[in-house]
Amino acid sequence: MAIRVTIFDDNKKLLDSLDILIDGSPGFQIAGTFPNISNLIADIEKSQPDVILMDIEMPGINGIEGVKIVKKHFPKINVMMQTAFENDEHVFEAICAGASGYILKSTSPSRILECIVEVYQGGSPMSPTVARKVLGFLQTPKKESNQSDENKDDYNLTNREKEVLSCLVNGLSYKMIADQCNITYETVRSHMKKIYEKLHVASMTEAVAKAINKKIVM
Amino acid sequence: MAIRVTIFDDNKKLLDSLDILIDGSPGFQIAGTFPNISNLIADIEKSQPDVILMDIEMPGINGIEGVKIVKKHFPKINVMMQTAFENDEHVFEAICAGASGYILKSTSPSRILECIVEVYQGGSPMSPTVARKVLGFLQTPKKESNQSDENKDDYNLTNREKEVLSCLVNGLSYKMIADQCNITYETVRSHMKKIYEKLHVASMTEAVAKAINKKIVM
DNA sequence: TTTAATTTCCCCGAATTCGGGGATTTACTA
DNA sequence: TAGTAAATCCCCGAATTCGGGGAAATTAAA
Repeated sequence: MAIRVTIFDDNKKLLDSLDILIDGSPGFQIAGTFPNISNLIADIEKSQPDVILMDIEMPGINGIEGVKIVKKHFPKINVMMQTAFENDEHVFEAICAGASGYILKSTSPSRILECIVEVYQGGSPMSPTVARKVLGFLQTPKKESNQSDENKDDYNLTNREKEVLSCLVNGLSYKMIADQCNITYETVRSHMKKIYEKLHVASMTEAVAKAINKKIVM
Repeated sequence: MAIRVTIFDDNKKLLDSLDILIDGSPGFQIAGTFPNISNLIADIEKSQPDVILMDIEMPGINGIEGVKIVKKHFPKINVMMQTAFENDEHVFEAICAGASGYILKSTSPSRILECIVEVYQGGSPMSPTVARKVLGFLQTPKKESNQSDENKDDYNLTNREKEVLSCLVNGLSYKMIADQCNITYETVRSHMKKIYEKLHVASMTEAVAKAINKKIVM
């Protein structure tokens, strides 16, 4: 008896390749594929899946809402989330919403099939990074005294680097930062390179997002 | 540079086979093996491990206490728990104590090596069954928050625009966003222009900062 | 005192973003 | 049915950022 899988994903390319992968593997069967969850309940009733693969980032109603609806109407069906990013809140929300697994889109085809089986059997496959975040949610309410340790983890940015990063978060360009800090454009670039290195990022947007989310600057 | 692994396990047979497995695999190195944790701190200082494998069921001081001590004195070292049974309380306690991974003793040798790497890289490998239990801990405290009302101020962004903005916050370039959303580079640009107009900004960094601070995207 | 880290400045070429146009299709609505 | 909003795609030129180099002065630490 094959495991019936229904997929919700707005990325047509990915949807197609998953379709081929799953439907072409013995023991698996595609019950349905849908580019959005506008008709979620009807789609599920029609396709009768054992396992649902759901993209998190979807236009219109997103995957998080999707899981909530699924678990409300079909509590028995296990839903595995697929995402392009390991966004903290997404992970947390998806799990609270009732997701049973959480894998990245970059997961290898063979691993995806494994994960489907695991979910079907009542397990919860997660990428190790996601798993670490999940553990983090459980571990955080424990500690309060080691705030100094966390705040100390400001990625070892120097004062000047933090200043530059702060300017960046406020929307300034390199040229404007140079003006603001009374240094040359090239010096700003030097600092930026160091900041990228220390934050493990490669663009202004990533740096800004990390600076805000990790509360490196305020 | 090999990953240095130190093992604490009272089962001598298992300890030996793990020793042979790990020390005999390229990229791994046994830093030390100990049948109990009576001299935990000294043992760790002596062996200087990157990763610790710790059995939960040990005579005397058990593995849970062991993790607590390790994380208190060596917060940087990641500890992976090994257990014969998937006992609910053990899982929960170990995680709260600060364990970074939780695998069964029945795990295959190749998978054990994988898990060690994952833990070393900051991930949290767990058996699917353990993972499901962990999710259970998070799913039970269902909280009804009224955050949705505040987030209504989404600057009249369309779904597509929010999607693009979300990608931006995750550090994607125009090209990557185009790929992700299955649209062309030029369409991304069109959306970006609209986003800038609606958010009253003029650069990626400003858009990202506003998106995060105003909670336009999750 | 020698090393290491910080802060400063410069160049080049490639890649990316920005501003300001224009255009088409679809879908909803007045 | 005409009009509007959304989503899609295209071009040009200017401005900006990125990666990978190098280098010098100051300061802190070993």
